[in-house]
Formats: sequence, structure tokens, C-alpha cells
Amino acid sequence: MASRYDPQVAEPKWRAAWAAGDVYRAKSPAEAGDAPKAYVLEMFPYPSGRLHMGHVRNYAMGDVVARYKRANGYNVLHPMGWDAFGMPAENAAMKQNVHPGEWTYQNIADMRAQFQNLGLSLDWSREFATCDPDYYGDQQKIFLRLYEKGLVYRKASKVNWDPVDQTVLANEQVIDGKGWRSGAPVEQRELTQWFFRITDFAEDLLAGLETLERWPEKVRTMQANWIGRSEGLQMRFEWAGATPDGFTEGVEIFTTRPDTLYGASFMALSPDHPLTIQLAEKNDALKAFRAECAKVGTSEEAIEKAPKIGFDTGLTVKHPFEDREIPVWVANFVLMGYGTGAIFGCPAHDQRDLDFARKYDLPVIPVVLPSGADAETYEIGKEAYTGSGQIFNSDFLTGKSIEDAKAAAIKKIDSMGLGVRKVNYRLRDWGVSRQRYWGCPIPVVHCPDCGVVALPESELPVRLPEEVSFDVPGNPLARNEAWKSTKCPKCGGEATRETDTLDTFVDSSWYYARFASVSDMDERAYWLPVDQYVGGVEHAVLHLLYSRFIARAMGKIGLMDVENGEPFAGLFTQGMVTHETYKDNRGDWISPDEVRREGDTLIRMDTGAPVSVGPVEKMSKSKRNTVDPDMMIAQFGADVARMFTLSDSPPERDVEWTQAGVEGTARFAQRVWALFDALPETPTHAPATGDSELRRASHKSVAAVAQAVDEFRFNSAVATLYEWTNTVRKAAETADEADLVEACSLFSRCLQLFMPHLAEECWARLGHDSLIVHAPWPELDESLLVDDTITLPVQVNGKKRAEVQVTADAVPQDVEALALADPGVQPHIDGKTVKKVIVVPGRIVNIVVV
RNA sequence: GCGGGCGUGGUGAAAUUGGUAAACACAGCAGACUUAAAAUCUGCCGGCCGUAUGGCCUUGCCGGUUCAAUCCCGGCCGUCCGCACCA
Repeated sequence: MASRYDPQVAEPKWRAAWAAGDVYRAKSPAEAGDAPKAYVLEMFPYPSGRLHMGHVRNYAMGDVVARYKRANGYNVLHPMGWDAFGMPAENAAMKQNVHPGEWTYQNIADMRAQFQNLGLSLDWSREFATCDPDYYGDQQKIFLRLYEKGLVYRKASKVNWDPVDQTVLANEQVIDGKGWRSGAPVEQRELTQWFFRITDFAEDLLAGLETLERWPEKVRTMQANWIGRSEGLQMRFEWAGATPDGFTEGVEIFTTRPDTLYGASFMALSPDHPLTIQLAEKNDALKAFRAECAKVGTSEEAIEKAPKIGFDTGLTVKHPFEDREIPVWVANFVLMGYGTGAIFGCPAHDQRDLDFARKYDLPVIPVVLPSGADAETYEIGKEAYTGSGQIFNSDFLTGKSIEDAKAAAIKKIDSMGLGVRKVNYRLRDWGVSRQRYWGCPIPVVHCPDCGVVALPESELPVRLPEEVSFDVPGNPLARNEAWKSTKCPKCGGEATRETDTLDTFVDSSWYYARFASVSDMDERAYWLPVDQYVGGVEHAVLHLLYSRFIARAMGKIGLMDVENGEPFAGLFTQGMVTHETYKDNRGDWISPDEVRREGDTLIRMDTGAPVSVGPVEKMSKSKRNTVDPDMMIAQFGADVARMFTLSDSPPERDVEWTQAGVEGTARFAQRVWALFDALPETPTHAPATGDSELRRASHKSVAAVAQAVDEFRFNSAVATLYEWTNTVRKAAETADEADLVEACSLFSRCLQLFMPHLAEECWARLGHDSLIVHAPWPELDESLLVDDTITLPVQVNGKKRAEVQVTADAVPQDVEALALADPGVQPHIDGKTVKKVIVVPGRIVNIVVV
């Protein structure tokens, strides 16, 4: 009597066996001996309290790699922990009047239980949460050492202020002018903040991208653009007329187009330029103009639509090469944050400058001549010319190419002592101060006598106070007088603690090193870098850039040592899990489990109201199109849920969760079991010999699965498993027992990567006492991977007309003769001239006739 | 505006990267088993013509290179993503 596979019975049983054997614990370098190491890591989760399908897919992918590496003899580190600081805990505290720590640790307990139900091959012995004092205490140590090295500093600056979360945001965390978490329009505020000197590493972070061969091109491009290197000239324009106080030297500008200096027709200062601010103090009209500029929002649309406006200061500067004066304006499109906050305008060859010049009737002087244009008649209309060409109207630069002219202009300016070649970066230093409670306290104190004083390491960790209230908005630490008041470590006098906490992205930028070892650098050096990192693209310039920076910075203070400073040697960015969306006739979002299909239409289960199907979108609470992993595990088992997230789409692409699809995967699990169930009671493990179709198919399938997994093509690996199952089922009736048992043995070891519980069940059914997780990856019989005879398609003028059977080593002449004689080919070449016959050995024959 | 990706059956997709387009799966259709349903199994399943052997067409559109193009080149169209007043 055939039995059904019951995941509800089998899965807990095997998880218990794995736990009892502690089978996923990473070995120490000494225990590992000669085995190579493999550090496989998925981006650790925020403990929101609920697992979602995106987690399942993410961790299932990492698990395939970890299991594959383990089977191939690697010493694998595959840890799990929690990115546990952050706003949601404080929001919960405000809403539910619960301590953020209590809320967080409860969520961690809940999610850990959910994770454990997935049967992932995780080493839980290294688990930690970033809100553990042990962890953030070490982070404070890192902070202090970076401070000592000058890689951390404090300065007053305009910062992005999120009015909803009531905190500062880093540039990377402002998306379209809105806070990345709250979605609220970000305001500019002047605050004294802590910064990490990431710009010190701009060049290195950019150069390092070249070495990351196992990273997606897309992510590398995004980071390169974010770092935004540009080469140019930084130079000074000297005053022609009046000289403002404090600016006797002139005005510094940065340009990437020194070749167009002869086209300069105005200079523009940022509204926030120190000179502008100084002038505005004595000039009400300019003051009003600055206020006008400040009114324009920071949102994408606002900037896009903002008209270019300017204010003539009445000041003039000298052209460096010519005897002429250039007016100095203030213009709203010049940013204080880039270059020097001042530019020279060359309207002919820059669209913004042209728009500005046309509006204020400033000269437009073309100096780059497109090839084919006539220098006498060439004019600029509404569009600036930014293409290639030859320099003209430019004295000593005339006739040169743009590149040559740039070099010549820089050389000349340099020799005149007015400026130097300069590389500028778009990247800004990383502002890490956050005015929040639930984060890592910054370990310094403010002393009225000594100023900012770093705490000695012996006083770490600086713990968060337990007593905390969220009755009023703002930072609870700032009004916690008992916690704030302390002694200055330098003079012993009364002092107050720093109340800013660190951006939670600091927590996540070194956690992978903490998994490798708590303090022992030897083990950190052994495990790092992470060999395979898996996570979402949304961190392309946030977490992934910060981590690359911190890895380098920690290298400087002796706490990390990785080649090229790169913490992640391989990166894979996975797609999301999506689902159809549903709305009822009132326009409310409906959850999939409230919807029932009746014939061709969908209705609400409770009211019977019609339901309309919307677009397939990322699973989200707001659209209510989520599917709960726990429910899926209860219904189908963890193996099926995991398998399905990998089966239908390439891993980097989104996968649509469908009920029918999961049911298909569940049927597959049953077919697999039926196959093993039908084996003899005690299968004999006589070595399989010979070259039966089944053996050939099986060995080829193992090779195909291995290759697909190597290349992160899990959907293809799954398709191979499906196809292989069909083959074995068809062969089962007639196959030799040894061949059949061998096929099942090979199959179960491949299946283990995707459906580990079922694979264990199958392995046990084959009569093994040991666990399949200890089974090595199968050795292949190479001779079975190549066929003795092959079928070649025969084309006539590119159209397939027949097939011929040939031996694998047949010489082209024989193949050609066979093809020409084939009855299927004959009618198509009869009466025509065979011009040429192309024989591609092992591939195809093409006969060209006229 | 700049940069990048993608476009293949009703659907998700595959194609050893120049060599038989549509593997595998979902949905659908037909049949077997069943009193019936579910489950399971078998067959069909890109389009057009044809009872059929078979023929013609087909990888967003147009063109090119080649014996041969989903793959390479040029030009369009659509779509998604990233960046964006960065001098």
C-alpha cells in the first residue's frame, strides 16, 4: 500500500535530528584542517516579529549555497542574527506602551521560532542582536578608535531632518527628497553632528569596485555613480573691481570643463556660499533673494520645475586669459555641497548656464566647434552644445581637441598660480548622529571645561537607560537627566553624556565580522571575506557601501583584515516575492485568503461581494497581498514553501506566489516520495555498472544541477530535478535494481539542497543510518556524461529537414555523406546544386543549395 | 535629461551564449480509474492550412552581418530600475 509523505510528521523529526547532531556548526580553523572555508551569509533580518515570504526566498537561496558547499567538503559558516535597533521599536513603544527592548527581544524569540521551522542549515551558536550591550559596546570601541584615528569628527552643518521620525538622515537615506522610512519630505536644519570620514576612502571605494568580479554589474555601477568622481580644475578668479572683505584672493570655482574658459560669460555663487551670506547682510534685496531660493522644496519635482533665478551682485572678476571682466551672480542652481559652491558659467556648452544666460541676457560665446560646422556662422540656439569637437575662439587653445585643451588650460592656470588639477567626489561624509533612543549610544561626554571628551574603553559599554518615556516627541535620552549626568573622565567634573545614538546602518556595517568571531582576530581573518552574500538590491548604496567603508576603516584600527578591504567577495541580489492584488467593490484591499474563486469570477468569502484582480505587486501589508509563511508551512511543509520560491523564476527576478503553483510543488514532493516508496523494502546497494539510459540521465542530471547551482540558476536546477524525476519514474518499471537505487541515491543528494527534510526521508528509505547532510556530493562517472551516438539535425538552407544518427567521433566527411543520402533531405536538394555543406561536429549539419 | 536592465506560447519561463526555439512547470482540453467527486495516472496543448504524412509562419518592430541570429551590429517602440540643477 502506497504511503503519502507527511511533512508535518517528517519535518520536525529531521529538524530534531539535525539539532541533536549539531550538524550545522562551523568548525574552528584547527578542526577544519585542510578543508577550504566558505562563509555564506544572507543580510540579517530586522526583527519585525513576523517572517514574510521575502525572507523565505532570501534565506532559502543562501541555504542552497551553504548546503552545496558543505556537501563539497567546505567548512561552512552560515550564521544568523538580528539587526535589532531602529525606529519601529520606538513606534511600538509609543503606541503600545511597551519598552523597545522588551518588544524587540519578544519579536526575536517569535521570529527565531519561525526561522527554525524552515529547516535552514544555520549555525545558531553565533547568534546575536545588535541591541545586545555586548555588541554595541564593541561598536562603541570601534567608534572610539576611529575617533582617535581622526576618522570620526563632529561639525555643525546643514543636515537632512525627518520631521516625522524627528531625526537626522544621511544623504543615502533621503529618497526623492523624502525620508527612506517615514516618507515625509525632508527639511534642512543646521545641527552639530557626528560624521564618519567616508570621503577619505572615496578613491579606494571606487577602485575597489573593479576587484568585485562576483558582484552584479548594476550594483557596482550604482556605487560608482554615487561616489561620483569627476576630474577638473579648481581655480581662483581675481577681482576686477571692488574687493569684498575677507575675500581678497578672489573666488574659488571648480570646473570639469577648463577647455571652455574662453566661453565664460558669468560667475555664479551658491545662495549658501559664504560670500553670498556676507553680502546679504548688507543687502536686503539679496537677503530676499536668498529667502526666495530657500522656499523651493527639496523634492524631485520641485527641483525639476524650479525656474533658474539669479541675482546680480554688481561685483566683477577678471578673466584669467583675456582682458575682460565677468559679472558675479548668485544663482539658485549652484549647490553649496559640491565643489566650491561657485562656478563659472559657459552658456554655449552647458544647458543650465544657457537657460540662465538667456533669461538674464548674458553673452553666449561658443568655443567648441562640432565637426562639419562653420566657425564663421556657428551659433547656439536653445540648446547648449555638449558634444565633441574642436576648440575655437580661444587663442592658445584654438584647434585643440577637448581633451588636449583641458590639459593645456590646467597647465596654464597652474603656471599662473591661479589653480590646480583637482578630483572631486559627489560622495559626502556619512552623518551618523541620530536623535533617537533605540540605538547605540555615542561614547563621549560633553564637559563644560574640557569640551568633547571620549570615554576610556574601560567604561564601555555605555548602556542605554532602562527607564525611558515616549510621552513627548523627540529624543528620550536628551531629557533623561539621570542618565545624562556623569563625570568628565578627564577632569572629574560634572559633565553630560552625548545623547545622540548611532545610525543603525553602523550596526549592520560590521556584523559579518562579529559572526566570524567575537574578538579573536585569527578567526576573523580565517572567515572573512564573506564568500557569498545574498540580499536585496535596495541596499546597493546604503548598507553595501557603508560596509565596504567600515571594513576599510576597521582595517586601519586593526580590527579587520581583508584583501582589498572588501568584506563581500561575492554578492547576489535576489528578486522579491510578489502576489496578485485584490479589491472588493468598495475599493478596499482584500487579502488572498479572504478571496474565493467561483467559476471564472472571484468573490469575497464573507460577503460574497465581487472582487477585482489588480496588478501583481510586491507583498505588502498595505496592499494586503501577503501570504503568511507559517500558514504555508502548516499546509505544505517548509520544503515546499522554500522550493516554490526558487522554482518558477530566475533568482534575481521577482517571483509571483500563486496557490496553484505551490500546489504543483507539493505534488512534486509526493511524486518523489512515491518513487522511493516503491523501492524494494531493503534496497541492495550493489554498485551500478554499465551505461543504461537511466544511469546516463542521472549522472548528467547531477552535473546539470551542480552547474546551475554554481551559476545561481536555481530555477534551472529545480527544472532538472523535475525532469529527472519523470525520467526515473518511466524507467522504474524496467530498470535494473542497482541502476534504480543509484539514481535515487544521486537524486536525493541533489534534492537535499532544496528540500532537505524530504531528502533525509528518502535517504533513510534507501537504508542509510547516517544523515544526508553528512553525505558528500556525488562523484560522477565522466564516461556517462558523453554519448556514444548522437542525433544531429540536418538543415537545408537553414531549415531543419531530417535527423541523422552518428557516432560521437564520426568524421565530418562521413556525416556529410550520411546527411546528403538521407531520404528526408533528398527531395530538398534534388535537382539543385549543393554549394557547400557545413558540419559542426556534435551540433548540426547545414546543406547550402542554390 | 543621464546611466543600466528587460521584451520568447494563455501564464512563469528554458535554450550548453551563434547551431533542432518553447525544456520544466502553472492554467486549459480530452481520456482512464470512481456510483460521484477529490486524489492519481495517460494523452494533447505557439499560430495558420491539412483527416494525415506534411507544409508555411513565429522570440516587441524595421534593417544588417552569417551557411545559420532569441543570442552579434544599427535604428525605432514599449517597459522596469537607478541617479538627477554634481558645474
